[in-house]
Amino acid sequence: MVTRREQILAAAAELFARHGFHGVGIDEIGAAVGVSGPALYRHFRSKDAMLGEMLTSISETLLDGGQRRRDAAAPTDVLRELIRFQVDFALDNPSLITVQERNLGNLTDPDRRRVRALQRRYVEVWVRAIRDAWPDLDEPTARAAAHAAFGLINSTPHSRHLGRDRMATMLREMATGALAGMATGLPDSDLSTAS
Amino acid sequence: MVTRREQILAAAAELFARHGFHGVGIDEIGAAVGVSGPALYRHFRSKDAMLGEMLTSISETLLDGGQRRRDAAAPTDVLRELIRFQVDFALDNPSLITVQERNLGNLTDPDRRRVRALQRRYVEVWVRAIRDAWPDLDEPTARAAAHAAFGLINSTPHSRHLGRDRMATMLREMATGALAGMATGLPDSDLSTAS
DNA sequence: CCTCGGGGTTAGCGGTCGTTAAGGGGGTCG
DNA sequence: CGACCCCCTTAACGACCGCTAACCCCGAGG
Repeated sequence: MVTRREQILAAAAELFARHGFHGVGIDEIGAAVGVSGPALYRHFRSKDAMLGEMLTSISETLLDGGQRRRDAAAPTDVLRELIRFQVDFALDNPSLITVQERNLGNLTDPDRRRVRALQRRYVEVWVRAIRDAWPDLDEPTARAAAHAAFGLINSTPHSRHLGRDRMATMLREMATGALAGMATGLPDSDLSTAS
Repeated sequence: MVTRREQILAAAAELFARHGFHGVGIDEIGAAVGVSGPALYRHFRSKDAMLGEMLTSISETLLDGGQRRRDAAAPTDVLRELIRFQVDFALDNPSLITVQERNLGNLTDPDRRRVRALQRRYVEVWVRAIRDAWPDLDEPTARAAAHAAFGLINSTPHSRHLGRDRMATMLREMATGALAGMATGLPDSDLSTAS
């Protein structure tokens, strides 16, 4: 069963993704779920609270999924599984990904702190996995690499076109290649060693 | 010499990047350059026109730089040069990159058409270079790969920390690795062939 | 010296937005 | 049958925002 709250959050996510938080009015969100305007205040304390709950739940989902997969995978498979997880999430929830990337700055201060903390912990899961795969990599580089990998994988809302499976495969290959390229310090490498 | 217009655009870009187009008021932009509020209308027709000119000039800069480098490089070096160009631009203009990624949807319809057209041509430069490097790659895949590479490289505003040169090197390695990983179809590869 | 135009000021208008107020309709349970 | 509660409605308020109006300062050119 899908509660009214979830229905509203899904509609709001799509609108926020397309027009930005301040570019969407309460009335438009209401209209998107078939009610109009102030009815939303029966379900949320404020518009800020909608964004807060949206971003918090995304961050919790990512952190939880990341930890779960890390714990379930063989040590050599952790990074592979994290990549697969992030790719699947991004492809299945493009508007959530977009909102999380663009609208962190529109959160209330306490909400932003909460979300930031969750994000940091999720990034830490990645950093650990990266450094386990390449032990002589320093931590700041690993963190920057994790952010770059997110940028790659989360670029998916700006593409479409390719079809979910081909896209997933391609993103996994590119993320894998990106991390390998960084870790092995591609001299300036094989852009012409074609197949 | 830096004109008033450019000064205003730079300040506006930083504010738009941080708070989103609708999250920034005319008065704040004015305050950021030391004048207050409606003074900006001596230099721009409207707030929309600021964003329009900002995004148009970014797109023109990228397209022009991309074409220039393509024409100047040896065929086998084109992709390498494009990567280097995009990395440098992203690292040197983080707020412009952020605005271009987040605020395309806030443009006027004619402005958006203009910007979209320029962006499409820039992407085409990349697509051509990618397919020259791996001739048996189909065009949609190459285009999706280009977008993913942009996502990777443009993630730089969300990182910082690492220092411009290390960051540039790392992003080039990752972008190179990502494209190579896609083109050669990494089976599910060497995440453990450490250095 | 006077003019004049570029670039600035403050005041205010019209519209929009988030939010609250006030009220109503329809299931469910005692 | 009646009380209640959940969910919705429309009306309205206060704040804010983009933009215009009206006015001013000042440096350069005849």
